[in-house]
Amino acid sequence: MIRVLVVDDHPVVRAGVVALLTAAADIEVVGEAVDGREAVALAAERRAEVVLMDLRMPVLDGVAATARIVAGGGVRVLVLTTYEEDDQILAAIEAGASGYLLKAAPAAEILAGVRAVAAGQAVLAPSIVAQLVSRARTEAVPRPALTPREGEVLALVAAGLSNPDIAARLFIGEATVKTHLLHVFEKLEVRDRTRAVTRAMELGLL
Amino acid sequence: MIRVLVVDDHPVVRAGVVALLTAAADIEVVGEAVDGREAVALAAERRAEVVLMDLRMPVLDGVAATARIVAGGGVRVLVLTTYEEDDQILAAIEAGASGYLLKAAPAAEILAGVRAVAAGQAVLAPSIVAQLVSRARTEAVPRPALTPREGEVLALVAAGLSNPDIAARLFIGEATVKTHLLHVFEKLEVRDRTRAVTRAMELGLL
DNA sequence: GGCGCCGTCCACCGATCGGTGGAGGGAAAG
DNA sequence: CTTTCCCTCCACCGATCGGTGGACGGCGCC
Repeated sequence: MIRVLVVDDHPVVRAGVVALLTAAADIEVVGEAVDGREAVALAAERRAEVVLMDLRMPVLDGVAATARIVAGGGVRVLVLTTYEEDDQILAAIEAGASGYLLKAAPAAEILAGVRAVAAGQAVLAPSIVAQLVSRARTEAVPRPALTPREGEVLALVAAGLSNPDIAARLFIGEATVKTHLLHVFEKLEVRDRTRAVTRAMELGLL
Repeated sequence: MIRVLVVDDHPVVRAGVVALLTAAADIEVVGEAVDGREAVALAAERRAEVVLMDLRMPVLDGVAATARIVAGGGVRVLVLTTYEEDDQILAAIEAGASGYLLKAAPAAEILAGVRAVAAGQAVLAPSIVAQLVSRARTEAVPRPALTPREGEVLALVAAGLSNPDIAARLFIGEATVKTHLLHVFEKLEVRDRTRAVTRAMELGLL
């Protein structure tokens, strides 16, 4: 049985979620909280495994409550929110939430989400992953095509290896390393290895 | 029934995964592929909903295959890999994979992962989410304190300027530039300008 | 006032790097 | 089968870089 704590300041929503969860054979609702402060207290008291957390709440909001609960350890938080665009979602993820679900999601999706989080996985809609990813890379549009070997050499350059080091690592001559590098410089339109690395990072090649 | 395509160049692994999946009542294995190219072809031909994809494969690796399959549309890719540290995981996510699982994961976790992905969710272990998040924010890291001047010099190095260039730009001697750089190397614990720049980027100093 | 840090500068060395201008072989594509 | 691309390798050059071991004045702090 997965021990779940439901946190939402809206009684109607809470009732709906609880009904949905108790219908599942492997899930048990061990408590309900109406705000963040109560959530923090109950999460520990009831030994919940998963906390289904609303974000917009009085007293202590979902992000803050998530941070405190996760800091406590052993409990995973799954955000249950109304709007996908809510910018608090990313904040909650950074605060340690294992994922988020939309209240509008089908029942099966919510149940699967709870099970996945209980199993240690993260539950994120592709759109949120996309936001994380897009923050991670600087837009990939016109990327010059490096050959596999060139990319390999460039990666080692980025790791701080010298040409002789790279030659040894790849079992090729230093001359060959330099040739690859010169080709990389051409394609990236740079004049030295350092700029090549920063350029490659800007382009999402590394 | 969730239509799944299993892709792995290792027959033993493939057999294990297939056995695991067919034991589930709601999952159907509609095909097996031994490399990326075959995977791309079969994903479309068998109308798979979820592709369980190994990363290290001959002919066409998992990342490239993922990109093509996702580009085709309608099919979700779930990476099934051996090592958590595999840096190709992030590449696969960026290529459009909906998540990843470890081959060492318990059966229930793998099944839950397939169901979650089929339901449109992403399946990522917290450690991977953490990597994405850490790429997304530049704050809250133990960063070595560079002096203003050192930071200035390092920024120009990152821009691809040579030491003489930097000296001219800052109206100081080349010797001074080198002194600053040596101090930067010390603080970042690196041995050359290139690694210093990548290090500084990792630490959010640039 | 002394101590420590910062920024500036110098001379000199060996190692590495960027760049030239080649060359050959293998694989894929036409 | 020819062309094209990729990977490999060589010799040689000047420029740049990493590193050493100093030096001096200024600033803030105890």
